[in-house]
Amino acid sequence: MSTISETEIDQLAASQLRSIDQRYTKNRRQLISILSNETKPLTINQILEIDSGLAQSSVYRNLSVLEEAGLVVRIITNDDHAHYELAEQILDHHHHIICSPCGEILDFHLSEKIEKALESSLKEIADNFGFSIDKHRLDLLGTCGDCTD
Amino acid sequence: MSTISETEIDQLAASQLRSIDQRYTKNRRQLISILSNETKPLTINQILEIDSGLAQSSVYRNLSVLEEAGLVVRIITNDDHAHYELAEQILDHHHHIICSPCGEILDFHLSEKIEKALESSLKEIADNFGFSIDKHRLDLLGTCGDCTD
DNA sequence: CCTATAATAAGAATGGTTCTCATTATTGCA
DNA sequence: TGCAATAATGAGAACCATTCTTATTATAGG
Repeated sequence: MSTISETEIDQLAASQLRSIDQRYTKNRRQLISILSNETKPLTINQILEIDSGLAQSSVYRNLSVLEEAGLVVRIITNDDHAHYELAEQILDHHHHIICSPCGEILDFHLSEKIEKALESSLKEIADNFGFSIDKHRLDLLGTCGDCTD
Repeated sequence: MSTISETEIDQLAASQLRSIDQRYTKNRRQLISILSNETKPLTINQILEIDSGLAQSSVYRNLSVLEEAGLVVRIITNDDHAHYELAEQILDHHHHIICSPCGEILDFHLSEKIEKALESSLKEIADNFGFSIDKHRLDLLGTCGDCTD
């Protein structure tokens, strides 16, 4: 569930895929569509449950193409399965709250004030280390209500 | 490289292993010692390079026992290999700056002011989600000086 | 010292992910 | 519109970090 329309996402996808010499095929459209209709990152298995017509190997390959195009992000936690969601240019910058027992991941936003303070602080730190920053990620690890019961 | 002495780490390790009915064996002492002498998280392979006398399967098993005891933390990034370092009760709370090209991980500290502001903000967010927080983690992803050249 | 129990280590097994390659679809061009 | 040329697909094999199995070795307590 994103702030920009499905049509705009499609245009963005077509354009960014084209720029890395990739086509915006039926399978890739379907992946973008599935991720667009979710509010949380999905595993490969969850994607295959939603559309059992997709081939597992193609889902892996296409998600990785979409990631190269900057349209999708792969999220690694301590869970065995990677999760995928639309990139931040589509979803807005956000962070993840992760339930360690069940592996569920939800999105959350930091207040603008804290986010800005954090970013300028991180910029300074990266400079001290001689790093060029690509991005930062902030995860909250714990136990969700369902797993506590 | 930690703020508390090797002796104190040993005592802590012995005590926390005992509390989960595990022994503080020679192999486990060696792992704690290797990690104590590092300023950055190590992969299993790096540990085996430092002490080639260790058996790979034992290193995996023992690091996982040490993790259960709360003495060691396993760090997962997008890299293929997990990294291990001493837990925060030994090293102090800190975060990681990760070089995506080479996989290297370095530790950094946030200013106390930002850290506190962040923590109280995260506490509030977790409450709203009905989560109980275990911890948070903040990673800075980018490219180190060596990989830029 | 014995005995019971835990730790070790070599190699087998597991499983998420990536790769291979024959088939199918798409694009650009005549 | 048809025809290459090239890219995408999908089924299954391969990969490889990690975990498991099991026979052997070490340890702790009586």
